Amino acid sequence: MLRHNAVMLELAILGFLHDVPLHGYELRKRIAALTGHVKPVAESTLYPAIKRLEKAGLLARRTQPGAGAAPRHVLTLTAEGQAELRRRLAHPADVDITDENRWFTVLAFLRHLDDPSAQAEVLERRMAFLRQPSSFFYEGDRPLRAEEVEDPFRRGILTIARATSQAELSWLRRTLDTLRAAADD
Amino acid sequence: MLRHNAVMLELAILGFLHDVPLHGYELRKRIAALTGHVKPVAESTLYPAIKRLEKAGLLARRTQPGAGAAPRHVLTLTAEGQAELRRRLAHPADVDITDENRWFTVLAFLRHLDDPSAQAEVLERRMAFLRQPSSFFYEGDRPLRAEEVEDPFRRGILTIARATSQAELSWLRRTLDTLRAAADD
DNA sequence: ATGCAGTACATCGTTGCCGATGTACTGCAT
DNA sequence: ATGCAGTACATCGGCAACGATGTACTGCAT
Repeated sequence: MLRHNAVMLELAILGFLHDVPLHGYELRKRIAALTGHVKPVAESTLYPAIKRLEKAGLLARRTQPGAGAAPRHVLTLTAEGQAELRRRLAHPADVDITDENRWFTVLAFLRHLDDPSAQAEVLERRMAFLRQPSSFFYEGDRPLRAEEVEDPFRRGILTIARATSQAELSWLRRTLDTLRAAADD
Repeated sequence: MLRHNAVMLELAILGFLHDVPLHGYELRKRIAALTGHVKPVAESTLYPAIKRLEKAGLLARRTQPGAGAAPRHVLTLTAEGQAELRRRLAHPADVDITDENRWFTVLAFLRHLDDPSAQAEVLERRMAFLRQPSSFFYEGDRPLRAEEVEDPFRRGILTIARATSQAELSWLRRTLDTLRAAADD
């Protein structure tokens, strides 16, 4: 029964550690670079998250002298941690597909899922979501188009959302073509 | 010391009730239409939020017989509630500017801030955020451009983010022009 | 006749979020 | 000499998130 924000933070931790062992402070800087301009992560959220993952056996910790400070706890992904990362990347929750912030986090580490067809499957879920004609504003059950909304701010939402959607769909189509070509080898 | 998600949910409640009194269940459907396709709101989150706002004197409740169900609690914005809505719209927290989900919620109700120059001020904060050259990936301190990233998925993030940014900036410029013209009358 | 879906609200318990605060060390600026 | 910024981690407490569950009524399908 994991909370949703937690899932994404943990995914980022597992994803960064897949490449290279890092200590918490460095991890924090990388997460800040990745998503911090949109939504900063508090230290008091990160360190407990690390502990959770360690307790679950996904991370191992070894202590090193700090560079002019408290000793560092260098974190490494365990074999279970790598397996869990792949599981989470291959089967993200629906919110991770629909919420752009979470989706970007998934994308940032999707390369760790080394099977191209598994990667394609995830992209296809996003594509299916973007294709369904959901709006922000309705008249009864009918979704309103930007042109039908008088409020300029609400109109802006629809205009921006449509532009994003189109840009992303065209990227998805291009990338899926490449992935399918790679899977055919 | 209000939590961030709470802020946005409460803003949506205040915003919807500004137009017309609604009961909780109807409120829930409207919030689901507005943001539910991205991130659904649980009932057990909405009802306590309503209680918080009522306790703070921002909402008044009167009971009506339900349509084939439990009695409805029709909610109305108090004068304080209207003032609070305007305050929150005029001075959103930084996260409400930077996080697209929260930003869209602000936009959805920004018309309730009837002063065009106050509206323009909020849009300008978003513009300033979009203009600063922040990336998701860095080489040292230097933000990487899409072309410099080999990972196709990370490249996608940058491609999509750039397209969104450009679409939104052009909308912001157009809308700010209109608002400034309105403020000059 | 039974049950399922919709309407309408409520509470409980677990868990995560995060600001505040603390500890401890280095190095640079004033 | 004092302090501030950076490095590096930890804990505490209040509060919000939300799944699970309950209550209670209507109406339609099987």
